[in-house]
Amino acid sequence: MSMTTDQLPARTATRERILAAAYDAIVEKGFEATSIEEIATAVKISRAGFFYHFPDKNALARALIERQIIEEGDMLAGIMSRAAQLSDDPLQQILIMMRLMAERYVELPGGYTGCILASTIFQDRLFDAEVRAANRKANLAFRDRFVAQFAAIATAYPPRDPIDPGEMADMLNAVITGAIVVSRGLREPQVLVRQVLLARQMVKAVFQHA
Amino acid sequence: MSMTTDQLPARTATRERILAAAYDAIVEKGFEATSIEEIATAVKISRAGFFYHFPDKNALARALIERQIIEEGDMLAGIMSRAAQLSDDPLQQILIMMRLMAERYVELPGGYTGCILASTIFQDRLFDAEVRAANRKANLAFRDRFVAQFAAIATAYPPRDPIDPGEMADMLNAVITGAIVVSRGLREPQVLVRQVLLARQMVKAVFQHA
DNA sequence: TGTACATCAGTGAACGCGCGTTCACTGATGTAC
DNA sequence: TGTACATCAGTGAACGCGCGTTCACTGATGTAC
Repeated sequence: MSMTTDQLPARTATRERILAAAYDAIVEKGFEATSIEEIATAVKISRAGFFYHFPDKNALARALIERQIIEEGDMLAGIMSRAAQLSDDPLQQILIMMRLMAERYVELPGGYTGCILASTIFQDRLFDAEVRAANRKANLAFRDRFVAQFAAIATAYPPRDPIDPGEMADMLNAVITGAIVVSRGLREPQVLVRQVLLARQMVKAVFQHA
Repeated sequence: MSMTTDQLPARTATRERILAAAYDAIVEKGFEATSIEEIATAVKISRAGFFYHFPDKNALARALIERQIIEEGDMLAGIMSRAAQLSDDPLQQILIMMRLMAERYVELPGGYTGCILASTIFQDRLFDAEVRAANRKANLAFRDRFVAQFAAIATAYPPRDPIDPGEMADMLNAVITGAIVVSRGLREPQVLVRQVLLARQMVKAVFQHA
């Protein structure tokens, strides 16, 4: 029993359409600069109709971030389990994962997923403590998974200079985020994909020296 | 003859104080979320007084970005010439520069310079074509300088796998930008410094294999 | 050295517009009996 | 099967507040003669 949009109850379907429209607009222009009027128009309801689905504008931001956290977690888990299928070696797994990520970004031309959203929203607003905490927690979960991975790699392939697995994990996070921003600034979408592949090459060089 | 603030003509001095106050507020909260009222209060003038110095709010953003571009260019040129003094070897020069950058970020605790500003402003607004162009040009100038550097390094130290100097240059840009965002998201300021040093280590590993 | 005028660096009050939010109301669908 | 009522998914108009911007005016400083 597949759940396509038009089979959902009207309430849920409209809510999803609001989230999708808001996402697109906010990624492009920022949270403050995106008006409810604009979102409502995109979804073909009235401004007041929006407030049937969300108590206020902050609730929209909250819903978007929470949704984002889940989607990215799922995506990552998918890539991780796929890599685990394809190889038992922890270094090979990371290299596979990074290639899979790069491929994902090729498929999204103009390509940025959602971390741009989080940064956009966080910059605009001094947010609810709970949302910040949720985001932080998601980031730390990301880090933990990769810390274990890099620790395993470092054991199997001791690097020439000692390397902190936590820093390596943050590097993955940072390189993707930074590449997204640079991509937009330079208006060169391909930068993101290439940076992921370059980071991959560097991981390889660090652990596969000799 | 040093130029401290109180020796400047009143007009220039106030303008500088406006820029400084605006910078701080915008870095923290974003451009839209920072009101003129707030900036004026920080500078102890009235809201109308602000408009004596800037024709409108966009002009403020323009001035901030232009100033930022110049400051970063100067900083970079300083670090580059210092590195050139300390070594003739292009790889050593990069390694020195990256260490100098890391040290700079240690000195700014909470540490982010200005690229956060550019990204903040660009996200909020679909800006004047001229400002965008100026920013893009500055970024490309940055890239060009480092492309030459990495090309020289690749000749002297051929990497195991071929490497595009342009991508290496973008990596420097991306790693710094990304580390800033991640630092803020995780609320761990030290991430920035560590990422610069980690990137340095990776550059080393890529070119000094074997 | 004193007077007249101009410019500088603002002030205080008002304007107007957009935007988030509210509220009374409504047609369509679901449910009870 | 028809009627009565409730809930759902909204609408349209209005409110109010903040914020960018304008405008007439002002005291202090600079300049001409």
